[in-house]
Amino acid sequence: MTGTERGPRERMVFSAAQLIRRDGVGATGMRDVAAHAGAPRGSLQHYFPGGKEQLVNEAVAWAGRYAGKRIARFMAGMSEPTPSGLFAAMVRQWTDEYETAGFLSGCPVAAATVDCVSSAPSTREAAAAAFATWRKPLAEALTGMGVPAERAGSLATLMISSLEGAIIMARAEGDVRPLTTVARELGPLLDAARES
Amino acid sequence: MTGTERGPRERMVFSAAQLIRRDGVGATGMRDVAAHAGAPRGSLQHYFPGGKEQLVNEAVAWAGRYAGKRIARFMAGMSEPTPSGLFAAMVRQWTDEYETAGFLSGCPVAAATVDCVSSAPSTREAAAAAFATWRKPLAEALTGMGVPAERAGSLATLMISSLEGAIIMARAEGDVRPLTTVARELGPLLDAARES
DNA sequence: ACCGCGTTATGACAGCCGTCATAGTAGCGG
DNA sequence: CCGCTACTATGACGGCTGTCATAACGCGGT
Repeated sequence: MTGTERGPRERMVFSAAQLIRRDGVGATGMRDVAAHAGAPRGSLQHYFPGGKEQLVNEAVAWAGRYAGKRIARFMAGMSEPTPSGLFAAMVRQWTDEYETAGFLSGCPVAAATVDCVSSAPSTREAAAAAFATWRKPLAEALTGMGVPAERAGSLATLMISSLEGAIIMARAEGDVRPLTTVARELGPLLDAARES
Repeated sequence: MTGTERGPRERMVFSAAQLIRRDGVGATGMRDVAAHAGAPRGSLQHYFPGGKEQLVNEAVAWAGRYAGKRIARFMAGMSEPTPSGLFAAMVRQWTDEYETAGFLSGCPVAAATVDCVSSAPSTREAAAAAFATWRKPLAEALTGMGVPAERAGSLATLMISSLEGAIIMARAEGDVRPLTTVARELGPLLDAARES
């Protein structure tokens, strides 16, 4: 979650994602986003003429790109990459945050999905696209580690689903145990999918 | 989701759960709940002096009890119960709803978690309790099918996490595929956990 | 008849929301 | 200096929110 100093527009998108993943879409106000980004309120309607919906959609898209890029970073950080190791790294990112910063925030894509799917079609599409840009590099990483192509997509879906659900349970319980449990139980299954 | 005709209080809790799982907590108003339940608006402050927070918490608790009871029903509906069959039944409940009624609604416990964890401590506790009353009978069902006790709890967490995550992905994509994928990929792992 | 109590009815309140309208500033090419 | 464009500033608007105050209703008990 590097907050590199870009233009005010990008900062607002980033701040929106931060606030959405903590408070949900409904409880995140436009004024809050501008304040959190240190940006003038008047810039909101200038950069996002589509209103809150556009801002939320861009925040969701940003989160999807971020998650996708992390996959490559996790792969690069492992000397001998394995599917279970990759999933453990994905999970560890969340346990690290929760142990250092508390269980304040979840996944912005999940938050937007829960809050907007049945009211804002464009946000639903943005969420679907975000999951796609997350799953694609994940599935490619799996195939690169020897997982058959027709299986990689399914396992990527399983990994993301389990992670998202474990994030929710961990926040509810105020404990990282669901996250570590999911990583431990799923590890062998993922590694066994490789054809060696 | 049987709407048995009980008293107005129970109807309001039920309606709250329905609206929350569709629109999220923030977008669900008290007036909406009363209208949806066909209950007088004045009854809200009478039955729920704790305000919206109490209503949300009771809706979450109701959902937890409902999910827990469903486990026994799924078990009773299978001639030869297996862990994979139980999970498939849990998933099928959602695919059936989505294919007949559309992807309008998700899990109310997940919605409350996403929307309230970082703002309402009591709702966080209610969500944790709901997950507990869901996981407990699930773990017991697993042990009853031959899964070692120390493993059953972990697998129950894995099953709920995967299901919750798959629900979110399915709603985002407008497709039941994440749900069916998770059931298919997780089935063998669950059955293999039995000591026969 | 009257009381008491659980329930309902209704209107008002302050507060926040997203959005819009309008005006203002800065910078730059001409 | 002008004019243009990009961006900022500010206040107002209607609408909705959760909550409260107040009063009325229905009805069994005595």
